[in-house]
Amino acid sequence: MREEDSNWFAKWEEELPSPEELIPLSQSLITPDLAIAFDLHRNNNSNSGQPLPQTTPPQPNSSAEIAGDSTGDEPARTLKRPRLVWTPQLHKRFVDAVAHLGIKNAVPKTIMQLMSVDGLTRENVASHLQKYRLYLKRMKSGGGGGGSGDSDHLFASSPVPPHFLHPTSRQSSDLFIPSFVPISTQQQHIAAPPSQFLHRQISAVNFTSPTKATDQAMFLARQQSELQQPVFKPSSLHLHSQVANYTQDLKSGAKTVLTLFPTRDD
DNA sequence: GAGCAAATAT
DNA sequence: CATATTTGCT
Repeated sequence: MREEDSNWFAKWEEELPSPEELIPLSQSLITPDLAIAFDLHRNNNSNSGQPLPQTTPPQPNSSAEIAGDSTGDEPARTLKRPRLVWTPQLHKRFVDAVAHLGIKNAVPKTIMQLMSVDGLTRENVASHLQKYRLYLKRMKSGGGGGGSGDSDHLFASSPVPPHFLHPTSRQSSDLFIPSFVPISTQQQHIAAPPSQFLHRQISAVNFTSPTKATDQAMFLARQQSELQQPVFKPSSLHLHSQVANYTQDLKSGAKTVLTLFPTRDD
């Protein structure tokens, strides 16, 4: 075992109570809210623009075992989820998670768990991770002067941790702190669905689950505090910021797009 | 389950 | 057309 390895692990141990406490926490894999939200949309449509306060439909059944069910066919799980839109914010969360874990543990499953974004599936992360790796590879080769320009808008929007490109130096267990974020690049409008007319936004996905003060909590806390960074925000900050926007395009029938990003109701 | 490349879908 | 998802394979 190399010294570096034991080093980062040692530091890691200090922050992390135990790996066993991290795993069970991941059970917060969506769906009930998602399914409900979707079902509501398809039948209900008349408003346009207003987020709609989603009168949380009372669950008929009390025992809703989302993750541990076996026989019952949970429609939510089988239902095709809308295409996930990787917003810069969401991507940043992804990058931070990868940076936090280190290349070693940066596998789809662990990344997904660390991100704690309800609605995010392992496939989502795996697919994105695949693309991200390709992006990193491209950067190493001909990033600066190469013919390849900034074709990867998404990836370029988020700063790349230094140790991603150099596995040689220390792999800090602690995440790099992107104190400054190029606002100019971040200002650009997110890849939002072109539906200008009929698109409803319902909040069905939220970030962290308030339970233990584990590494996840700490990690997430940092993520949230970063969001408060820009300038000053006189308004009270909402901890339970929800982050999913389901935009349904009625023009084409049932075209639903899921976009995850931190919402701030202002 | 993870990684990858290619096909497919939106 | 860009990008996310799915598929087949290792």
